[in-house]
Amino acid sequence: MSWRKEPRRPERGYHHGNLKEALLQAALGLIAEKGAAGFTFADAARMAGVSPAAPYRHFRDRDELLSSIAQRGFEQFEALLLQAWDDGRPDTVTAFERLGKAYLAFARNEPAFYSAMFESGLPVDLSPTLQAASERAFAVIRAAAERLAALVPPGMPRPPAMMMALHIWSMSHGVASLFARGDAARRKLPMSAEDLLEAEVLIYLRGLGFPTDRRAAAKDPASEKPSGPPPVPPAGPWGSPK
Amino acid sequence: MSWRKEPRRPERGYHHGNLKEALLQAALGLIAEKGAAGFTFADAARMAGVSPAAPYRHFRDRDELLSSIAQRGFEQFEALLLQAWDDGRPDTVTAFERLGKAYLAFARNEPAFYSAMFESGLPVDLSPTLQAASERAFAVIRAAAERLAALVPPGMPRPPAMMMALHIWSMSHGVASLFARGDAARRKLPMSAEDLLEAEVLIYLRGLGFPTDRRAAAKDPASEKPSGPPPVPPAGPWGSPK
DNA sequence: CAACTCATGTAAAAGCCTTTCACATGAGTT
DNA sequence: AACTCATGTGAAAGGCTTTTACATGAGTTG
Repeated sequence: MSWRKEPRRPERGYHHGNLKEALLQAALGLIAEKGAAGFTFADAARMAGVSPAAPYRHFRDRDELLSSIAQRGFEQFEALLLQAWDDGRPDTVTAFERLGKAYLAFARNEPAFYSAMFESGLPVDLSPTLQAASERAFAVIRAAAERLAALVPPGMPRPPAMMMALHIWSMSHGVASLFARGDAARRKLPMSAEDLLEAEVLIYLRGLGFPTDRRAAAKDPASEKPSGPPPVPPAGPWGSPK
Repeated sequence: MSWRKEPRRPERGYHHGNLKEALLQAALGLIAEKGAAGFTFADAARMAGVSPAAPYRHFRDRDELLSSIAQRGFEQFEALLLQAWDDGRPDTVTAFERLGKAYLAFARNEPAFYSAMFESGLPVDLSPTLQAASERAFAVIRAAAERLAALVPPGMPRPPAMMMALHIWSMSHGVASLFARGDAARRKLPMSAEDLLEAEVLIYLRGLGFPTDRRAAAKDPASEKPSGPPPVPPAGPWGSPK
């Protein structure tokens, strides 16, 4: 049975056709599987079915591939944060909390991107475009903090919006790094990372003077609804005051 | 001039005498210099003046050396935290804040240890003794949180002490990882990482119902001083309410 | 359509790292 | 003095990274 005339399958010839993309995908899979440190350039080439030297036609070196992935990661991250923030709907505080959750969700759902972005040891300023992408993602948090800062109840100390943004970033990053990663590096936790972060942000917001039970986001111009749900007694997410 | 009879200097012969320790020190230096990822077993051997195979008499492999360093790091970390906590003196809140600062100080002053402990990608449970060391360090924060929890003003929601401990840990770790590392991976900041964390912890504590201007840690049985310093107007560390 | 060109792949090789294995050394013990 | 065993050495296998010279063929051009 000689069916050597079967060029139906994309039997890649000398040229791959889309190697750059194939390498990025391969690397993404490898990083997810073995961590940013474990991933090798040669492996990615093998997985794409090319020689070990081929990738050098598309990336200066291994670091540049990693950097490309990190950059894509920041772009997706920014999109996710923007979506979570949803321009502060239904009210600023709620949306702000959603931002933290989104951070966690990203770390959990995209371990490879997260790893390349934050755990690969690449210098942030390796490439200007990488740094820019990173800053655009942070700008989303920054903008949200700006809106939140404007709502800090009168009479309360009002930290700069930038500082509030950094606070949320560090909380989210801390929880994500320590507890929300998919791999074996994460620690055991008596609760979900999401619950942990939610409580942390709620306490923080209360420290800024915000009422932390939902329907009470009264003065927030973003929550101009006809009528709110029935009030519930104030209680933190971890149970009632004992 | 034949002075070949000069065995004065510790002209190490066939046996090194203290290779294990020498390797640990060499590795520590290399990690501080080139990051946990950049450090190589062969380099450490070279630096200790032995063949590349020699280290295998003391460490199963590169990971075990890294793990040993991480373990020492956790031990020093625990000691530092204990000292910062100082059994809650002069008062629980002040001591609690000091704990966060100590976390930062460690990350900044011991980048090699910090790197091995948190950024090397080693699974926490690689060795039981490593995990135990890590848990002992965390136990310090945990114990402090326990004391703090007991002081949460009545009527305020009181999260479990464990959760408060995890909150402080994540804040400290987040700030340290993002902003307080010595190398090029850290981000620019419009303020010091210390100030950032201090403000973050203060707001958090206020969210728990603690008065956040120092001398007001009234009911704290740990602050039984003859008389406190003169009161100052309440203000956050970032300036006065505008 | 033939020739040309240039991006994209390959093969080969240098250099470094990790890890193993058989063997050497010498410190401590008997 | 003989023995033994922990500790080092040298050599080698197998990978990875990166460079260099060369091959291929897709797209362009006359």
